[in-house]
Amino acid sequence: MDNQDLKQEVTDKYSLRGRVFHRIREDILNGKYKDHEELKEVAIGQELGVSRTPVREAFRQLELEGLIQIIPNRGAYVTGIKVKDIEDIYMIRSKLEGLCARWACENITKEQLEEMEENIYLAEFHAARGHMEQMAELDNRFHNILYESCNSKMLEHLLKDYHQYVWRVRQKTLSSSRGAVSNVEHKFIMEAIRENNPDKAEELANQHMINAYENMVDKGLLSMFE
Amino acid sequence: MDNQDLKQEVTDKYSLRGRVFHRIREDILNGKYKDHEELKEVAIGQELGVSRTPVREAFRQLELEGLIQIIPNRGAYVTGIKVKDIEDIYMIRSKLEGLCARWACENITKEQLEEMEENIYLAEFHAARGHMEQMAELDNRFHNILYESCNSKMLEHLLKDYHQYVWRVRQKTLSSSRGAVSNVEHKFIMEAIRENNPDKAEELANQHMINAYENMVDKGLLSMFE
DNA sequence: CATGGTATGATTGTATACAATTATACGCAA
DNA sequence: TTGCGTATAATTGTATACAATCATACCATG
Repeated sequence: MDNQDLKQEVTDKYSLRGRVFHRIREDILNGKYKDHEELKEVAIGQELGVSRTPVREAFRQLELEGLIQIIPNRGAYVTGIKVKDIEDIYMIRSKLEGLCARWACENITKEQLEEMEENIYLAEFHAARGHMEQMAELDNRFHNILYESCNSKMLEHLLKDYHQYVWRVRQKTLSSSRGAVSNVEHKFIMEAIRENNPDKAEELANQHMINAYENMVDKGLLSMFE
Repeated sequence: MDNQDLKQEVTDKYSLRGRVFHRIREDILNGKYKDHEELKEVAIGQELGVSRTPVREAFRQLELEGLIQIIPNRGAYVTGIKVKDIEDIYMIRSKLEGLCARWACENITKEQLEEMEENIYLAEFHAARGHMEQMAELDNRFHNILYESCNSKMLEHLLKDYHQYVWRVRQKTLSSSRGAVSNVEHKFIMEAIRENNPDKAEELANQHMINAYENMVDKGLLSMFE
């Protein structure tokens, strides 16, 4: 995406308003702005071709999400993900993904179930061939379908936020050999949902997160966040 | 608080920046601005004695919290709490308060435990005398101690947000006869934490939320959010 | 009377100007 | 050299000006 032409893309996914916000957000999550780095309103505004006003508004939102810290009259500083935060998020997600899977049993649509099935089938293909990028994308999509199928805007919103938040870690995780294993777990979760077995679905989704976390710990993938 | 003198209170709890945000937030949660009401930047700015700029920044944050919806080039509209949202939040909180109580077993400090004890003791006093306002305040404080004692900024932040969000409902709930029962449940949770029994603490905190929710349903307290 | 187009006003979106605050650099004295 | 105080620059905080968009009312036309 071209920095200077942000204004032209009003018809795109996000309004210009949300644009600046999502752009800065991405840049933080993707590591362009490092931990503790100071974000200056004019500099970022120039880079995105807008004035300070929308940048400031974006900063306020980013602070609320915990991605930056704003010290009054001083500046905005990137709040890097800490190992402790990742651990916490995975444990929180474990509970919430479980709840989500439970609710999905009752509320998932035929279409969503079919898309899940297709997703898993495709992932088997890419896992066998070591296509890491596609695996990450498919994992992303699987969880988003799950979130959307629980029929709770509250939970969906929350889980999508956390999912985004640990994006950096997740990519690394799937780049390791867990992709195939993870996909098998997806399959079991889907089957439990299809059988309308909420206890089983919850337990499996629960464990899925714990497994993902323990895999990261075992492979030492968290060292880069210290 | 006087509307016109917001600027003078810079030394107070929140900076002026956060002030406007928290003030509008309160006004929504307390029902001053009703569901679907349109919030106009100039009007609110005048009421608070500030210009549109800080108001707009506050709007952005409020939207992220889900308290208002901003339609580009149109306006900001209050998003009232829906019964479904309350149900979802209580179920989500059930899981998370459980996790929080579990973590508290390991991480609570002597001081926090003592404050909990004092809180419960005091609540017995006020419950017996039907002091509803004090009960609400004590309940508020109990949960905040719990959140702070879990040693997870992530979980603490999340639970405090939800706690605030259902403030209106909670007040009504405690105004009914559940205050005393709720306090007994607090006592059991505290004791499980003191005994360092995470499974029991989690289960009790879990059930505490479910009981609170079912009480609301039984008493028909949710009808006012339809 | 219904319909559609246009003008007008209201409101939001963005940029900029000015004020307040903070960080930095420099000079001076101990 | 070190420490302190002041001047200066840089940055944020707020208000306002202007642009863009949307809602409304009015009028013309069928």
